[in-house]
Amino acid sequence: MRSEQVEPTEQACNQALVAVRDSLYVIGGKWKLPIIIALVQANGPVRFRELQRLLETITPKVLSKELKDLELNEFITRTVYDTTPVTVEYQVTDYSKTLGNVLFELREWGMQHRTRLKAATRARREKASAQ
Amino acid sequence: MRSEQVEPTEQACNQALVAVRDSLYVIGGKWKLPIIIALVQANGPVRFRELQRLLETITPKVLSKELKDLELNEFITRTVYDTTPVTVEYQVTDYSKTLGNVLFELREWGMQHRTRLKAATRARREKASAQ
DNA sequence: GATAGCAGTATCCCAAAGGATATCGGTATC
DNA sequence: GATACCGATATCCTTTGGGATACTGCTATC
Repeated sequence: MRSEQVEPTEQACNQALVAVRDSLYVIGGKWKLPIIIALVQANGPVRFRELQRLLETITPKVLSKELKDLELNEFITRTVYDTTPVTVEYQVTDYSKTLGNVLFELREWGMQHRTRLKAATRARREKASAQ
Repeated sequence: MRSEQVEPTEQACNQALVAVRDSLYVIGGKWKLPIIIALVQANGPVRFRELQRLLETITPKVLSKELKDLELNEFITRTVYDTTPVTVEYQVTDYSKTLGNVLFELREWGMQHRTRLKAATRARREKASAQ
């Protein structure tokens, strides 16, 4: 199904472009994926400060903003416990696993591309020094 | 193969993250995909000014920079004809087609995500007005 | 009663991405 | 001989993403 090649209309292309951009937006930026990875690796709920420690160099302002975005996109849940002072726990959702295929393809293509470019620059260097 | 769930080491995660980021970088930004799409739809070589016209609102500085990036990543070729003044033609490469799967997944996920979020906000609205 | 931890927020600052506008040397057109 | 087109480049400007630092109200610990 995915390999069929129809002539794409401009309409369809624009719709596709919007969808692709949506995806790029929600996983883009410096911290979205590192946060998700940290939460996955924690394999359980993680509190705000602990998350900050796991990510080492993130500032609280940025962490706070990114967590809000991730929550809006339903990649994580935020649970507030009525202690004093409050305890807040973050956790990845099952929905975040739907990113699996996307991330798989991005990773595969990225690895392939890196080796390809490396080979290309090596070839250029050798050609240059052979002259 | 792609569905096997092994406990990911931090090492492997970091490598994967780098690869994913590589991919996001080469197709990210405001104009990379629109330029590729325009060249694909043109179905043949396109000159600089013509490309600028097709993209409507891109400035020559940005177009020039993006084309250089795309050429470095081997998504397009740049051919200079020795006329006076010079004629320059841009064309998509076969290699750019290797993005197919990545773009397919990004599009599918993006569409699905949009309808999901729409449903979620509708549900919230109805719940709010029912109170 | 000073100190440290919690979950953030507020303010200021910097660098990168991208846009606006002008310009280049050359030629074809009016 | 003025004008417009070609493929860009140069300069200046704004917006955005993100970092640095300080601070809040509250509590448990020394």
